[in-house]
Amino acid sequence: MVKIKDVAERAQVSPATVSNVLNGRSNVGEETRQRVLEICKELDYQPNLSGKSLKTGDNHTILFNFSDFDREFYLKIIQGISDYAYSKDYALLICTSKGSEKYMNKTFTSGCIMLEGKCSNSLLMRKSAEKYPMIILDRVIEAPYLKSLVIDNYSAQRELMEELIRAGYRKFAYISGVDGEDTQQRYRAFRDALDEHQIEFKRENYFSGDYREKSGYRIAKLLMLSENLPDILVCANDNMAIGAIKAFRAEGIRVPEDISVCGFDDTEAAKMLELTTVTIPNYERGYLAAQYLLENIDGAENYDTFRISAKVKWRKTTVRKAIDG
Amino acid sequence: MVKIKDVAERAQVSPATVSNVLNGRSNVGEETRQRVLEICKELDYQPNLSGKSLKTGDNHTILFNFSDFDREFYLKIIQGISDYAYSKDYALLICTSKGSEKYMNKTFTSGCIMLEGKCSNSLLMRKSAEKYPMIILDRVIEAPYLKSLVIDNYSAQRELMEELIRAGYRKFAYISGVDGEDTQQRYRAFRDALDEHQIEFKRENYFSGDYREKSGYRIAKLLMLSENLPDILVCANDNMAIGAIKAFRAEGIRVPEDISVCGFDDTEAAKMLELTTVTIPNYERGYLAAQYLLENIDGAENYDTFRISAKVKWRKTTVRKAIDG
DNA sequence: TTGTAAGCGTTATCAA
DNA sequence: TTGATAACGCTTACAA
Repeated sequence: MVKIKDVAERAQVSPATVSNVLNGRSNVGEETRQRVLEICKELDYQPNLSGKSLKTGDNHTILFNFSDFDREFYLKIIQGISDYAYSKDYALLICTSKGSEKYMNKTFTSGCIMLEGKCSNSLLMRKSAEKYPMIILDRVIEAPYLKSLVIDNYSAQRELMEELIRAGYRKFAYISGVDGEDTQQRYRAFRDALDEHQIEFKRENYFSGDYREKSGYRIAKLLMLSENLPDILVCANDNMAIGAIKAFRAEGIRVPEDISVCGFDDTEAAKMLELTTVTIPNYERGYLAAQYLLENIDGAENYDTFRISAKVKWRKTTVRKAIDG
Repeated sequence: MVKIKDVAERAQVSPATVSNVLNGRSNVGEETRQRVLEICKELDYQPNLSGKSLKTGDNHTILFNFSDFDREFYLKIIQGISDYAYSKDYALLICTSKGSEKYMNKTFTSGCIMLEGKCSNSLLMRKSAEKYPMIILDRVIEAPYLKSLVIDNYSAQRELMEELIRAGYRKFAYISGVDGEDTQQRYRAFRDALDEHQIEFKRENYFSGDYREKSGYRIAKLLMLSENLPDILVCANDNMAIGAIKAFRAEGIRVPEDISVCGFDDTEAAKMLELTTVTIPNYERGYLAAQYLLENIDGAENYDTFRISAKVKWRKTTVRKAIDG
């Protein structure tokens, strides 16, 4: 490995001068600068980053922590993080729940983006006490050195509801997911919209699923037992919506002609099935997370929760109905 | 940040002893060992990895290089790599084409797994000359410090063909993809199977696509112009197969009743559509790649190309036909 | 404008 | 079984 001393000798200057050139400092003559730069290229000199970071205490690396490899959209988040990080010359370290605590350490990474439900709040609080900068996705925590980035579930679900009501839907059914902030917000938006438009919602049309396709399938089967179907089945995520659609179609019930269905997430499968849903800007939230993290690493001290808006994606499992009289 | 000296002082030993304890060396008394370990926990001591790696020249980090964030299966590969790497206490650094050269550097990473078509062979050869260990996915290169891991396209496609022929198919059409090793192997397997079973293949039933859904759609439209449809359309990947299915169904041609379709890759969309295809063990190849890489970092010197087998996934876009007479 | 030298936190060598 | 010391490659005062 060629080191700074080698470059210095070849260029007949001191290591300090080479360092100054490479770090763009102005205290070095133009001629020397050029010569040093040339030698660096010639020898293909790559600074040893351990030496550098040992000296400066700055590792120029951030951590992304996640573990659910079944969610395809994580790749989009990674892309967003990666793009921003590399644009600022930061490296990106990726780890799963196991590695998390070890690498959430200033000697190793300057900060982290956490998308890992399994990571306990208490660990986060401890790291916050160590002044380790973090961006937490999909979870609201108020603490110094820690900024939350969450999807604005309420507004998105509400917007979808308004569109549905405008399109003429009046008889709603709802499948909720496992309890959590997201789930509650989506359901609240659903109910608020109905209440405000004075649309009746029968308790028997509320179902509780687990965000998995199977639960949607199962619930749709239940729903079909009732005498008159609702106009539309609103699902708290795409997987359940897709399960429901499969169940309907298996029984010869057409979507959207006989019953409409909508979801939340905009997965690949949702695109495939032309499902009306809410789309979350994953690339963008990764990018934003990285940006806020680096800003806080640089001392911005911005710890306010940030809400990202999601957009309604109207597709073919819902229709604009002719409204009678 | 608490450092080794702090621990040493508190435990009333020298830094060297603490280091020996932490690195599991045997030259330290049991009593001291216990005391040191306790203090470490008490102070939550985390070794500074820059200092460590500067001294040892060993960074315990590997690099994964890729860029096509649209391929969902990359996440599975990452998971495989991640699981193996962390089991061996290695960190995983992820970067896209831009960052690649910078981090493919022994001072920063001990080796890399390359899944990035854009990375030039010449860069790889240069790194190979620097004795930087690499695992190259989906590309065969023979060079020291460099091991290729490729899917055995030929065998998998061949196996699929044998099953199709056994199921009674006789009139085949084929959509190929953009030229490359993979593409050639898949087509050769297709032809060899037909030849060996003395099944005629008309040149007019060969089509050339670009691996995108649209090209499959377009080609299926063309195919429908001919007087008698083939039994089955074999596609070099899933995207084109899905495009073709959409085209057929748009024209009221039923799959698989009127024509069968199969693909290659086993994407999420393929699962969704119940497409018969070839499934690639992505988690496993990520895991294997990491394993081979770490072994070579440890000096195994295993640079032979490794072929991973893929499996046929028989689903609902093909059928076992009754074979007449 | 350039060079000298100290020091970042760790480990390895060697002596005690 | 333990400790003193040098060294890893780099940056940064400060001196020249």
